[in-house]
Amino acid sequence: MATSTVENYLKEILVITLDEEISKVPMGQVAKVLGVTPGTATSMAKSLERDGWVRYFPRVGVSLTRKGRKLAMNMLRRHRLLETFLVETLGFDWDEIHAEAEELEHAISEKVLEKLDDFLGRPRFDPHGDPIPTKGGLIQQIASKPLSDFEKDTNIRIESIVDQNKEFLRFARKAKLIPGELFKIIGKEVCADSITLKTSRGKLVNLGFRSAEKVLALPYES
Amino acid sequence: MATSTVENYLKEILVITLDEEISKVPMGQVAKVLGVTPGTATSMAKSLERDGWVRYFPRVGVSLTRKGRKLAMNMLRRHRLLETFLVETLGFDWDEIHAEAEELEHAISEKVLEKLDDFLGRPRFDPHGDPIPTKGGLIQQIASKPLSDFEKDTNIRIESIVDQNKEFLRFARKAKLIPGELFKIIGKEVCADSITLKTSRGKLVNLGFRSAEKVLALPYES
DNA sequence: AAAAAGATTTTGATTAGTCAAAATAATAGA
DNA sequence: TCTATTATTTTGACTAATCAAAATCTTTTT
Repeated sequence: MATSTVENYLKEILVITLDEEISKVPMGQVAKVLGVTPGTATSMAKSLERDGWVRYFPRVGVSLTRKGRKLAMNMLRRHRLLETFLVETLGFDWDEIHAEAEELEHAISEKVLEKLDDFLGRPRFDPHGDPIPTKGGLIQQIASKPLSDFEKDTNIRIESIVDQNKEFLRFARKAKLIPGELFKIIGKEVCADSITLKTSRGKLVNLGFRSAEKVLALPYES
Repeated sequence: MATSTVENYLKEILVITLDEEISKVPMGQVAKVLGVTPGTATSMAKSLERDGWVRYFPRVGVSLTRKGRKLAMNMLRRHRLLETFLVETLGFDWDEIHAEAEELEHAISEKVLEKLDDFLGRPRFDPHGDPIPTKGGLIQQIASKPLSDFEKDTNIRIESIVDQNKEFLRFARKAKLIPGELFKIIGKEVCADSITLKTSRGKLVNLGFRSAEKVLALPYES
């Protein structure tokens, strides 16, 4: 049985591999997302390898084994289902739930998880718009792109926000940058690294490229 | 901050003190309920004392400090609210929820707990009929037990009806299920979840377990 | 009151997870 | 290519929680 520390390492390694489409995650990055010193991450990599969760390539990084990936996917499922529960059922705002789900995901049993899934009506996306892996560990990948990749005058639909930063999430919520919302890109100044969006009701939102990269969207035929 | 091991020790110590009405719990008993060796319980007692959770009397036992009792009460609140959630909302049977709540109670934050309390309608008793401590750590101590806990052929006196439901209260009044009334339990079918009571005048009343749980009573020597 | 039984404490060891700081390897810049 | 910078690993140390088994108290029995 994996401890919750192990569960966290594996989940974060999975998230990085999905996000950056790399197969070996360098230890420095692992250390950073988990908030530990690099030395700790290294020694953890060794025990993870000893127990068959990852392959460890010294001075290069770690990659998940099949067994590790399975567990990590399961953690992601737990996390996202719990976030959905916190928003849908208990009425939390979607910018205050990450840390809560982070704790609960280690404590909830498979049995309770499945009942929760039923209760929620087997949702396929969480409140941030990220896909919820299936029980079998499959994840529905969507071809959404960061806002900064779209051209001027495109109609888009927000798909997800790729950031756990509280300030940013709160800002996003206020600006209606929420999965499902529709916008039109009415301005894009590459040299000023600025993008301007308009809601269907005519409200304007300005974003710098750094922020626009964190907002994933799909083109939308109006 | 208390680790979840500490939380467990304190909660179990509280439960024993409440159950057996003793103030100092012997280490052997602590070891037993927590499933550890006696030596472990002893060394834990010392660290708990060092951190101000308990007073430790060598060769006698431990008692909770005010601080320890407060945390322990809070754990009990979490545990019982979670049990209520698992039964009421997710539809678990009340005999399969203890272990689940045992895990979740350490992971749920105060904030989520209060939202859950609201969502459940601020219940005062858990599915087993045990009182849920208030946010402030007060517990409604009752010597009486739900009807469903008594065995066949026991004479009992109704103490209270633990339910806000109007229909049920009206039914209870008509059936003379009123505090102070005397009954004898003449039938109890666990598999049919049914209980049959007889008044002193020979009138019969049938109750399902769900209802019998809402009726608290004391044994009565006829 | 001495011996036996039972409970509690000590001792020494182990595992998981962590840090700080020194050592080493890899990469980038001049 | 040689040096400076950056990333990673090693080393030594620490805390929490645990066990097994020996030592020490207490209580009960004879």
